[in-house]
Amino acid sequence: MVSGRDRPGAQALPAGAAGRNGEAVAPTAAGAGFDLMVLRSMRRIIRCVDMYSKQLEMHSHVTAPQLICLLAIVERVSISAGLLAKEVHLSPSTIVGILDRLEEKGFVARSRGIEDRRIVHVRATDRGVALANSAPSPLQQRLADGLKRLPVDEQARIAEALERVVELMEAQHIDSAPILETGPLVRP
Amino acid sequence: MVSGRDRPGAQALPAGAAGRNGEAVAPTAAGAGFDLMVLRSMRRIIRCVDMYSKQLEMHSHVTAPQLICLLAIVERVSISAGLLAKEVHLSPSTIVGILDRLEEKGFVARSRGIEDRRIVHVRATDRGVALANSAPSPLQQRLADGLKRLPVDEQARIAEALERVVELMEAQHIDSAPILETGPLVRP
DNA sequence: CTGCGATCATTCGTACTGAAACTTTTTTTA
DNA sequence: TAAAAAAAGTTTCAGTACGAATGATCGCAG
Repeated sequence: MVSGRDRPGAQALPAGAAGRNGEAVAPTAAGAGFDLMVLRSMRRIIRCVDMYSKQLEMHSHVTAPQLICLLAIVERVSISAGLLAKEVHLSPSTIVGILDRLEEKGFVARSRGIEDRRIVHVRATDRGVALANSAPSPLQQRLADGLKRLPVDEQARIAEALERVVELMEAQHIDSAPILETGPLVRP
Repeated sequence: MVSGRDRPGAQALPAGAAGRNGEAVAPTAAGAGFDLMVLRSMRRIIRCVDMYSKQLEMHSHVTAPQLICLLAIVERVSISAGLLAKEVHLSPSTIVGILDRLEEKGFVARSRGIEDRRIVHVRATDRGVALANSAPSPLQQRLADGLKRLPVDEQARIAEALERVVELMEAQHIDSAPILETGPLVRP
């Protein structure tokens, strides 16, 4: 059961692995186990994504999440809010806020379904379509560029590694198993 | 920092992978370029991290960002707010909020510097130290476990790929070059 | 036809996130 | 030394994100 904080030494480690390993782990920044490295990387990535989103907003008047949604909408011409949520992997309640702002700025329009009045159909306006066609990639242009400059097999490796991580993370909460029974709080 | 590895291994890539140069926008989930795949993966990762954070909060009364900060504080015994921000890669304004909540719950204490009164020193309380020692990994336990179960070279590949992405993303906004001059807004 | 449960969107509350503006304090400059 | 600049933390503001609770609507059983 892994009691909480045993983390460090455990991880067998990266012996022959690519480079960085030798030293003994300390969950710190420096030479941690792969899991900690992955965590650090992910948080920095999150931060970058967020910062880029704000720059994007300055420039294009839409944030990255908004643009992602807009692209998904344009692509499908018309889509229900709930389906959109699934499509972009956000919760319905998050979608509402994004749609509110997108609508407020005149990029999309909502309309209640006629047949089934529960569902809300979302369409992009002309302005919305125009923006979708002209806005930069919702991903860092620079990351996209940087990525493109790498050898293709390196690109593939990166994409694959990320999907692997997603797999690992999503697998878990599908079989919504015991999430945290591993580490009791405040020391027994 | 780089890390020179060079592994052939090319894996199956998306069909006409050629990258998203040609087409205007939004290739869908399916056969998108690597950059889009990367983006999709990242957003799903972000979502998982967030969801885990909420479960962590239910269980341990701290969120992932809070725990990450707490761990960084405990490790250094005492640290200034600004340094902490750098350490965990968050902006100072974000740190303030996290510290507020951590302090409110009695896990850390802030005190103005005597020598230099601009500086705020943050220390963990006994409770904070106890929590840091008993809380589960700030990373999904399950991701950590899943990761551990993979072959070591796979782990290395994943960790490295992520660092590669971080490199690409952070490199950019250091030379804070033109962020978005690539795509003009709303159609000229 | 009535009512009950399921479904869809929304609202509400909380947390995280960073930029910009501001306050206080220290350091540098004139 | 007085004024200006720089530094540290905080506040303010807008956006993202989710779960829980609501409100509306649909579908189906009785």
